[in-house]
Parts: sequence; structure tokens; C-alpha cells
Amino acid sequence: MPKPDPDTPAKADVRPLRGRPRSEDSHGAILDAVLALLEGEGYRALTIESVARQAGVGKQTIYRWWKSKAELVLEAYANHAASKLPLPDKGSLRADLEWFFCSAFKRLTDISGPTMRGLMADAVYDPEFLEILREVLIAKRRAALYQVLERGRVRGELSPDADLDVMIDLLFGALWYRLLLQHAKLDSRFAKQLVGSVLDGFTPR
Amino acid sequence: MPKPDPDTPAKADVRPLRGRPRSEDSHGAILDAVLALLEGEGYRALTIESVARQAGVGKQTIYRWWKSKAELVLEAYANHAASKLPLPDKGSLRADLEWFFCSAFKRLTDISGPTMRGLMADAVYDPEFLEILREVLIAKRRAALYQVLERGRVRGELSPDADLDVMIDLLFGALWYRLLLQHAKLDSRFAKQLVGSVLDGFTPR
DNA sequence: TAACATACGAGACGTTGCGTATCGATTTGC
DNA sequence: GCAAATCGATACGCAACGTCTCGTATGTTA
Repeated sequence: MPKPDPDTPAKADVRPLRGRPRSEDSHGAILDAVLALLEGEGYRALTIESVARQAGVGKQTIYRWWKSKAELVLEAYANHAASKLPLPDKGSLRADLEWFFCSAFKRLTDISGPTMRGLMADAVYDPEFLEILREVLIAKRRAALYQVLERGRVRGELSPDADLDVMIDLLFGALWYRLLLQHAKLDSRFAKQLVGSVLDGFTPR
Repeated sequence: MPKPDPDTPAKADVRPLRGRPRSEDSHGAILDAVLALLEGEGYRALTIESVARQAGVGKQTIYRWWKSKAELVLEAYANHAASKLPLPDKGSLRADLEWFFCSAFKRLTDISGPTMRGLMADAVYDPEFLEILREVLIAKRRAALYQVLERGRVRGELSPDADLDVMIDLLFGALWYRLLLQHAKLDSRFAKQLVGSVLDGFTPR
């Protein structure tokens, strides 16, 4: 049974009250630099050293606040493109889902695809970051989709005993599978196929 | 229009007839070393230098025949665990699929999971390797599943107009999604849920 | 048998990015 | 004023990369 250590508070992000406070300028400059480098060179070419250079900041200032490149990118990216998840109500679950995935595919194809792939790749090598990725980004998207599905269930468009989590695994799974392997396009046609398949199944009705 | 260069044959793997031939001993020792290191230290700790050390081989001998760590691991792994894909015929498509995914999940959970995740991560950063991964490993598994599905279609257990490729994206997608994110177990329960969902759909029947 | 072509093990080499450590200067609370 | 924590800057050792060059070995060709 580990006894609590009075020297180290339970939460590490409890800022001390004395000493020079964190520079908000540097904080912002770092996140801006991350976005600029992501846009320009891509996720792979982005290194801690390049961020420090671009932001005009010491490396230690980055390492002080973020544990890894992936964590840094995730914060910059989440702040940037977050909470733009559309939750349309187009009257039918089918239409809502098609719209949800059409817009998700569009963003992935136009902008965020490479970064998402990079984040997933880093998560493979860094269990701690995997947890953050799951809880910050993935969980948010799953929750959004869950909301759409739940609304459909209330309207009686889903079996009452449908397991929404499995449904989410199927839908997002197919999305990531194509995103990662790049064997086929993420387009509106695929969105419709996806939604149709999951709603109707593949057996004759 | 690029004119053909007489010095470089169309296929780079046309071995010249003169000079010292490739050492089969070294070739084997390298692949063995890869498997031993994968087993012992895992995919991440495996480096070209560690393979050379373990195999008692010069680095150049590795670089001469393989372009990347991922390519090397893929060959070692494919040779090792390949073509053991079971294609059961248990009478019904549902049973066949459940068996297919139960055994796939079992192998991923017991043995190959970490290596597969590593290969996928490397493919994100290396488009050339992504193509190899797709064509050597992914395509093989897709073909196996396709065969199972096709047999079910012939038996009338699938809609005649079912798009089997989309179905495969859904099934393998969910597998990879859970394998990569590790938010839930890959167990026989999930296999049954997966198969049931895809066959029956989520709307009331 | 001699010349040639290529592979071999070994390891030096320059490069990159990592993460840590230290510097003097700065900015806050006490 | 002093302690504490930050800042930008940069030096450091480390690990692995991928290239290159040794001297040697092992084939084919003439």
C-alpha cells in the first residue's frame, strides 16, 4: 500500500505560487509554430528542435510543459480544429450519419489526414500518449457519434438492444482502416456505403 | 517521356550472373535474428544495428537487400507465420466468420499484436513500405476473408448485391481500430458481436 | 589461370534528433 | 532583498541512421 508523499502533490500540474510565472507569449508561440510546421513540412518533419527554432524558444521550455512531440501536436491541433464536430438533425438517422461521415472524410482528405495518421503512429510507440490520444481526441469523436446514434435510437430507427459501442467501432474502424492503409478513397460514396451497410446489414431482408 | 536506360534493367531484382553470389547463410541468419529480437525485445527495440550484431553480419549486408527495418521484419514475419489462415467450413457463414475472427483475435492477443501495430506505425511514415505491407500482408488476409464471404454469398446467406469489399473494410477496420487504440479487448465476445452486427445490421427487422 | 564482378564482415564516419544540464537574465511572491 | 521558478540559449553525451571504405572471399568469364 503506497503511502502518500507529502512532497509531491497528487496532481503534478499544481503550479507553485512563487517564481516567475509561465510565459503565455511563449506558450502561444509554441502552439503557433506547431501548426505552421504541420502545415508546411508535415507531421514527420516536425521535431522538438524545429518547433523551438520556429517559435524562438529554448528546447527546455517545451520539455518543461509537454512530454512528447505527440502530446504537443495533440494540444495544438485540438485547440485549433476542436469542437467543430457537426451534430446535424436532418430528420433521419441515415441522413445524419451520412452527413457526419461525409464531413469527417472531407476534413481528413483535405487537411487533417496526415496529422491523424502521425498521431496514431506515435501512439503505437508511446502507451502514455495513446491514453491521452484516446481520451482527448478519440473519446470526443466517439461521444459525438454516440449522440447521433442515441437520437436515432430514441426515434426507433435502431433496434432497442443495439450495442452502440460496437456500432461505433465498426464505423470509425472502417474510417481509420482506410485512412491508414490508403487502399481506397474516403469519399461520400464510401460514407453512404458504410452507413447503409451498418444500418441494414448484409443478409437478405 | 522517359527513355529507357539500358544500364538499369526494368526490374531491379534481376541478379547479375557474375560476382560472388548472395550468401544464403547470412540471409537466413538475418531473418532468424529478426525473429529472435522481435520475440525478446519487441519491435521498437529492434534496430538494423541490433540485427547485424545478433546475426553476426555487416550492416551493409542488410542494407543491400532490404530498404528498411519494416521491410525486413515483414519478410521475416511473413515467412514465419504466413499462410496459416484458416478457412473453415462450418456450414454457415455466421459460424465461419466467428471462427475466422476468434482465431485472428487469439493470435493478435497472444503473439503478433505488438508487431502488427509496429508495422502499421512504420507504414505511416514510409509510403513505399505501406505499399508492401498492403500487398504482402493485408491483401492476403483480405483475400482469405473474401473467400469465406464469397462462399456465403453462393449459399444465399448474403444479399446478392452485397459489396464484399465494404464488408471487409468494416470487419478488419474494427479489428485494427481496437488493436491500435486498445480501448477494448479483442476477444471471442467481440468477434460474435462484430459478425452479428455486420450480418444483421442495426435497424429493427 | 588470370581477370573481373559482386558479396562478405567489420567498422569508421558524418548527421540528426533526442533528452538533460547549465548558464546568466528575468519576473514573481514573501 | 531573497528565494523560487521561469525564460532563451546552447553545450553535452547518446543512439541509430545510412554511406562509405577497407581487405577478403567466392563466384563467372575469357
